[in-house]
Amino acid sequence: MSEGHEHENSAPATEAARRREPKALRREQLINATIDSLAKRGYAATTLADVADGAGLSRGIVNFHFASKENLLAETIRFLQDEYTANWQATVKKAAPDTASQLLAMVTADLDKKICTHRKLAAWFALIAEARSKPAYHEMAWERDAKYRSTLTSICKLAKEEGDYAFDPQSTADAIYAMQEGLWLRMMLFGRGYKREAALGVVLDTLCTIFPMHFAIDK
Amino acid sequence: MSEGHEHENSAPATEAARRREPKALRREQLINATIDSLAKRGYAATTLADVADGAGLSRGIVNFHFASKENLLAETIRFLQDEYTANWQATVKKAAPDTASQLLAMVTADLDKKICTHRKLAAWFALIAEARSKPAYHEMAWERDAKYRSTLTSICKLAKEEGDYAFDPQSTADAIYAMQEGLWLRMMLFGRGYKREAALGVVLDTLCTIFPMHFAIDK
DNA sequence: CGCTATTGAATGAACGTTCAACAAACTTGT
DNA sequence: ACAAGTTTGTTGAACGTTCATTCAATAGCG
Repeated sequence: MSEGHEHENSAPATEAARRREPKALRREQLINATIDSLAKRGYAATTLADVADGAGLSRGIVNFHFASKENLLAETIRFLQDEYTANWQATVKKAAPDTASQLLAMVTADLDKKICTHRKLAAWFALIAEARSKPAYHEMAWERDAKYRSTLTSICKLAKEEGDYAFDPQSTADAIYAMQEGLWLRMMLFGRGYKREAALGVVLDTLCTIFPMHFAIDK
Repeated sequence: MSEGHEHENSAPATEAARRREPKALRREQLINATIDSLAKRGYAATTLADVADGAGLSRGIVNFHFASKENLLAETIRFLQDEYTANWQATVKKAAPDTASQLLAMVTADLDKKICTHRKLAAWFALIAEARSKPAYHEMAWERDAKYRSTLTSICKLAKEEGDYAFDPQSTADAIYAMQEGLWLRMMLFGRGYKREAALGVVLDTLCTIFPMHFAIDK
């Protein structure tokens, strides 16, 4: 029964119990199997048979729950994007209200242990690289960025006033966000060679350089 | 004859003349058709029939010149990577030897008009996102990074001494490179919405912020 | 007449989707 | 409470399509 990469779902125990699980749970199970397959095999090599096998279910199951492969992938990208957005917004809300804490919350949220796994990064990049042509995915990726970036820009504007910095706040926000995406890309590509902690170090050092009045160098 | 997205190759004129073209040219022609298809349709939807049609040749042609689809894609990724590396190394060599000019050359080379087209970015990301699992591509991507990053780190070390900066040069180099990759990603995703010039502005502003002794703010 | 490049049809494998059959879980009638 | 009927979830085989690859036939070249 325990093959490969099972998840936090409590085991279904009996066949009867498994069947009673609600529809939403089964969908999430299939989405998780999809993420696994995307991460392990890539977009092109991800087949519905892989997904079904990964979830320990039979061949026709995906079309029953998602109607089509395309729809499954769309739901998967939405799942990842919702998780991402919920995470950084919660982290920012929890943080202290001063500018430095808010900024720190924004950048560390993106490198959170829950979000920033090799598995999810690989799946995310596989999807957006491929989905570029499809308008539906495109919109989702844009939306994901837009919210985060506008918040980041506001904080940079505030920091500029407080610290009397010379930088252009829009450029600075763009640069920080681009840096994060670049670090994700590195972690995705060189999973074993470039860890979350290293990326976090780079980000913190950079904050010290750009916002010296808000962050001190503590080594 | 003139369909879609032809390239800088001078037209072959007659059938006989076309046949006389050397093998290397035909290979490059097919690689260009591959880049076109990757950019337009993505990795998963790129078929050998697309490539052959794009080059205006017949179905079996790719297997004759490249033996297999996988090999064609490997050669395509190598083509892009060679072009990229040659470009920034030439740009750096041409630049003045002072630290500021060298740094400027490194970062502007990556945003060069020749390298930084929507077409090539889209193809590049499609390949590396998918190629993550395949060791051969992986090595190429790593090699591409390694050379650029070590050069960038050296320059950052020099700049630190000259400008008496507080930053960690390794982190700074990592941050700059990550930023560039992030900007590529944006340009790839939002082709029409995020142009080369915008990215260049962000990079220059950031250099002013990080290296105030080397770059002045000129607005 | 070899030799090399090219063509286009044939082949076979892989895959998404459909669907009839089945099983478990609910609902209803008595 | 329980049998009969209905709904819902699941299975696996079958189907049709798409695609990479192979190859015999062809055409230009020295």
